Amino acid sequence: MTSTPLSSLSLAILGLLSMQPMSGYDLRRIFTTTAMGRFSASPGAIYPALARLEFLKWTKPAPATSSSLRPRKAYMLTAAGRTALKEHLAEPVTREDIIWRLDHLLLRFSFMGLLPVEESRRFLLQLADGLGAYAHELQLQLDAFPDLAVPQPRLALAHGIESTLATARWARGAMQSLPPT
Amino acid sequence: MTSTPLSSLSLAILGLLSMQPMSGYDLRRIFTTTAMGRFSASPGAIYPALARLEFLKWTKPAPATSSSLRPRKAYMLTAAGRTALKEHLAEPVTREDIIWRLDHLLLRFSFMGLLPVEESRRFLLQLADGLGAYAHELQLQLDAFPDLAVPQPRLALAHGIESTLATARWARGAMQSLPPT
DNA sequence: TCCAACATGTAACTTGTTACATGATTAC
DNA sequence: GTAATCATGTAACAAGTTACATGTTGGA
Repeated sequence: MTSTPLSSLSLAILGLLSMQPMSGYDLRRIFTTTAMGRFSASPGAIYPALARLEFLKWTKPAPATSSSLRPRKAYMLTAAGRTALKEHLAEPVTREDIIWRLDHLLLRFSFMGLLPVEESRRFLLQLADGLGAYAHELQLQLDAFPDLAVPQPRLALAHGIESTLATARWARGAMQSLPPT
Repeated sequence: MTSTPLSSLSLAILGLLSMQPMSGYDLRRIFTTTAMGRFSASPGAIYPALARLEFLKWTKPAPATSSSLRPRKAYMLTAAGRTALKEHLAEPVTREDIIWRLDHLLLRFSFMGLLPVEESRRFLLQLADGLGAYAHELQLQLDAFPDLAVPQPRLALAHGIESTLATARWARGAMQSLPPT
């Protein structure tokens, strides 16, 4: 069984719900006021995503805490949801992830407290290696780059390399700061 | 008149066509084999995008160079297309761009050889300043970050800061390497 | 001749966007 | 009471994805 690919928004929602039950409005507030705000906050995205997760039986309504006429609809993870989240977090880091979905990888990492710390270490190692290999490829491309009349394309490519290396450095530093096993 | 927001794919196509006429297949080849590959290569994206650009009268079919039964459909920019591209490139760098569409900004920069070099300098200055301000905001968030039982969220936030600063450094370095006015 | 690679395109679907609608709650 | 804000949700649209369809061309 191949797992349904998880959008960044769904992953962010699952991860936040794994910490405590929340309503759609709570989630929106987090997305608009914190650094998690990289991940969309429009109601037209959040409420359908919550509905999809409930349909998958990965979330369920949390018991109402207030008894107003229209109680806030908070959701919590089901056991299946928690399992699906952990399985997604534990997936190997692919080259495609590194090139196309680095943001998603970082989001995954931010929730990896749910897994044993060795998983985080393994993840960071795969990430650092993959980033290093990718930076090397980009460097080869830069070396072979035709010398155009304008400097901007080379500079843009150089940014790709520097940014990739910066993330690789971060990954190695983060490994050091994880608690030892 | 507010300009139609330009998707990264449309921008990449316009920029490449500004250098030489190309067919959809040529574009796909560039996207799949070079570092520009960050910008989608599926035929289901490229051909509709080419059709949209032609509908806008920003591109037109280039004169056929071979006279086979089914000549490759190459496109070239129209004067209006070139103007639209230059106007898009010259737009100010917004905070939203920096947070949400950094890739798109770098793509814009890579085509800025079309404009006087002062525009590139202005762009890089705005970018470096905006990135610095954003990194500062993230640092404040990190300082105020609740001390959780797990280190991953703080580390992920730290990545955001380091990556932002790395790009700011690149922008300042790139400014130095532009030819003087 | 026939098969692989070239080249363009379409259909169904996914998931996001903005703008709007609607009702509940709270502050004044 | 009423206006602002809280909170959930929908509709129309945008632009990507994968998978498929179709015809062309060149080489063994």
